[in-house]
Amino acid sequence: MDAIDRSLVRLLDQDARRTYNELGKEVRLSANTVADRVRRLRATGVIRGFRAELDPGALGRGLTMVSDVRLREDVDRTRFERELHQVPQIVSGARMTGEYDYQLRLACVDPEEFETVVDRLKREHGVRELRSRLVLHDLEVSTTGLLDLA
Amino acid sequence: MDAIDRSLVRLLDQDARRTYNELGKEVRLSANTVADRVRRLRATGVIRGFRAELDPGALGRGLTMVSDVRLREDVDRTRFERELHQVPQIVSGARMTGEYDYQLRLACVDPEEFETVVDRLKREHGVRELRSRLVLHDLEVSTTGLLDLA
DNA sequence: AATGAAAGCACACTGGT
DNA sequence: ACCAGTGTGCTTTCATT
Repeated sequence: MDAIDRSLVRLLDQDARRTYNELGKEVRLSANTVADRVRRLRATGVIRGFRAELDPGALGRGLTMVSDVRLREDVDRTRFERELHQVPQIVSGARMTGEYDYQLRLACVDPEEFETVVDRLKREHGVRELRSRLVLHDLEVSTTGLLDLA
Repeated sequence: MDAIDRSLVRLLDQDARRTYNELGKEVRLSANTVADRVRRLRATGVIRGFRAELDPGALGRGLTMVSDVRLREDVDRTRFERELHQVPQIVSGARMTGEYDYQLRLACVDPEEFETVVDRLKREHGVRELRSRLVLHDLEVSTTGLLDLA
């Protein structure tokens, strides 16, 4: 994980479809050396994968909510986590310390849809309490800043 | 945005570096046509970009915190949002409704580093109050579930 | 770890249905 | 909206340092 690797990660974070050749020009290395390095970055887990970033807004889902969630005492966390795949409005989630058990992020078309998701979570998936707020906008922050410290 | 486009988005969400040829085989279309469709999906904003996904843990940052933040009355939000790029531990953030103004996600190597970030946010960037909790683990949820509804 | 050569593919165009 | 052909450029493997 030297300075060149950091450059490569930064470049691939901006555009994951850049060719090895193109990357090679930027870092002044041959394409196949770059390919080797990128493979190594994947193998060591620094790069988890290359993914398309979607815009929920362009899919008609302009309302995103963040909900802290507390489960009923009797529900199994593993099962809860598995079941969340069944709720397509959930775009991310994490188990947390503190007052609540989980925090979920939901992309909805309108308040009415959010309401049905809330009801569903309570009725079908064992959530006892739910504290939600609206996301006004996301900040443009890159996870690539971490490389400045490594 | 038909069923084929949805398949393409799903495939690119799994691996953004798949070739048009490969994608074409999956959806039974020529590479050419696939390239056209993908270009259109980018142009219409459904696909915002192709990014490398990093693992903070593999970079030595195994402690991730979520902090709700309230700003002092006198600080300009635009300036605050711009300044956050200067804090590399911040990996995402959003302005929110409710009790707090922003929610930030921070990737740190240990509690001590988190402490210095907290102090910095208060001293240099106008945060008045801060309520934090630890992320135990992230859920494996794909934003691609949204396509099931579109 | 990095390089160059060469074979095999993928990509962007153009043009055509 | 889709496909085929073409020229160019990319990726990969292997041998070499």
